[in-house]
Amino acid sequence: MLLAQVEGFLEVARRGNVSRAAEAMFVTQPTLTARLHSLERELGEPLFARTRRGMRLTDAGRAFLPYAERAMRAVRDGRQALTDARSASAGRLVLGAAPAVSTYVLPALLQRFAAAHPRIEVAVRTGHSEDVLQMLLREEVQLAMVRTMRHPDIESIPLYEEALVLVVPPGHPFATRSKVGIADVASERLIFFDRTSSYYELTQSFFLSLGVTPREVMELDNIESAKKMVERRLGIALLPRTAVGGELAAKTLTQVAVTDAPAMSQKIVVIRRRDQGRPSGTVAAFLNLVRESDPAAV
Amino acid sequence: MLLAQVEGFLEVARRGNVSRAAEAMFVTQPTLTARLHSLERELGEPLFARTRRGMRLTDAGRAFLPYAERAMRAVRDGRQALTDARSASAGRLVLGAAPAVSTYVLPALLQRFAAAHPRIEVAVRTGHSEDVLQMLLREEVQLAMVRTMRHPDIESIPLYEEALVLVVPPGHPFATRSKVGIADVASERLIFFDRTSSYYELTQSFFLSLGVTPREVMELDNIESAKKMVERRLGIALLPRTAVGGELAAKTLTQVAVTDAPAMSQKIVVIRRRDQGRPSGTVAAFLNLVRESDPAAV
DNA sequence: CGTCGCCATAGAAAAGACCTATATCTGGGA
DNA sequence: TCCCAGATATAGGTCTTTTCTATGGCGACG
Repeated sequence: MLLAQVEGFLEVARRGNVSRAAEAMFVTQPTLTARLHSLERELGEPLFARTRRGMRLTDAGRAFLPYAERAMRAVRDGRQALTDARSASAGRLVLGAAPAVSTYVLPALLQRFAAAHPRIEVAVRTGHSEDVLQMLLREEVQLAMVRTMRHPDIESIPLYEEALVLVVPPGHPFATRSKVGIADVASERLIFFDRTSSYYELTQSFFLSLGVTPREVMELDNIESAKKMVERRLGIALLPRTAVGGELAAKTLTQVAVTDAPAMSQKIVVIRRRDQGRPSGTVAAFLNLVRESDPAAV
Repeated sequence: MLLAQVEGFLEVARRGNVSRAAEAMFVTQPTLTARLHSLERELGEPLFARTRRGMRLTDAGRAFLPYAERAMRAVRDGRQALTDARSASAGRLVLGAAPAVSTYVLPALLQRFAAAHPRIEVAVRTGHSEDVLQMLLREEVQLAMVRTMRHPDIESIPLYEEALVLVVPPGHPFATRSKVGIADVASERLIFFDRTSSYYELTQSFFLSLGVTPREVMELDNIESAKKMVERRLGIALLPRTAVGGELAAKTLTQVAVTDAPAMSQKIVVIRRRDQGRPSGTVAAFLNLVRESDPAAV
């Protein structure tokens, strides 16, 4: 069955006249007649009663009419959806993100994205980097923003480098010292967050590599709580730079440079299934936005 | 665009494998590959990402998928609707009927019809025969049951002959008389119904043709009220035989034969647009039922 | 390192869609 | 009565498209 046949059926049904309908469809009258005949043959039933005055729908034709319209509409809408997707003017984008990215980096990014593409619907799913990777592999998300990961089926695009910085409450002895050594840090009460997160491993291995055992620690399962603990002078913490921008500006937290320690940081990337071909539509639009931004500059 | 292409797209999307999908669709793999290519060319976008393992949907493909499904479903449902209509197992039937038919004859007919075709939806529109004819010509109804009418664009199928009978209340002097003459009738109080109806004209012309002027008359606009008037001994009436079956059986009215009058009756027919081809589906089913019944035997 | 399982491509044969021109039917005017 | 206007149906030829068989190319898996 050709869509052209269904379309011809609708046009003739509307006009009651093959010749006019043919003209409107830019084909000759015998062509359209043939389309109708072959459609009727395929459906096994006359759809039109031929009269001197033209074509009238039979009961069968009337019964088929709404379905024909529905089918044409579906195809037309499908084409439109593709056009929208191509121009990234509409559609749906499902992102995965690690918690620190989703909370501190994505909001500004999505604000810009939504302004540029108001008809794109965005969904975000959050989880630890490993979990988000699984979502990507199961195609539950189209893109994911996580720390650098290796997997044969994915490709990565660098997003930004996230540094861990030492933050202390204002008035803390460290706050006025020009330089703080790693040994000084280890002797303070330290606040960690989320033992299951990669940040936890990163900071732990950092201390271990220096042969330093951190003093009493407190562990929270999210960054926001960890910041509050530092503000309440319960300890000091190594936190992602992007997560404390607001507090540093408001001076409710103070950043302290650790002089004798290597820079601690991890690379945040956007990952994508390698087998999806070239990015298109909403995905390409988001990647473009990401490339022309500095997401850490929030 | 061919429906076969859309169907192929769906099948491949489901199975992720051209060869299997081709097998399932009883075509060769190159054929199906060609269908996909030509669909992608027409839509201007790759719908699949080709991998070593098979075919995966691209974002564009995913965007198009629901529309493709909708289109196929519409066509499938349309075919089913035609099959249903052909076997008259489902569908819709819109009938027009004159008031006397709709009230006294149709119920029993439709009861049988509904029992035989439970999935057919029936609608009835009522009006005087002339109005119902107009509905038929405007295609607001598919069939109409009215008194015999002539019109070049319709054809008639005899339904039954409806006699007008004289009814009197029980205990009325006529009730016990073996024979009543027309002159006797004219001297009674007569109750007519609905001046705009054909029954009214029929009874009037009947008396006029006999040179008899009926005595005081009372006129109601519906048969049901007329029957009640007779029951309350306000007069006697000539009413359609089919309309008084219940009252005669319940003996709340008595039929009296008029010996010296010609039979008064009109033919009730089913009319149908002549240009609709052979009756099919629900219409044919109803006509069959009508033909094998005696609608007046209610 | 061959073999298997994918999809893509080539080329020929078949199908069929489209066009032009013509046929058929019917109703309405001259 | 004849003929024309206006409707759909049909015929025949051209050309496009679809479909098949056979083969190529590329990874993955033993």
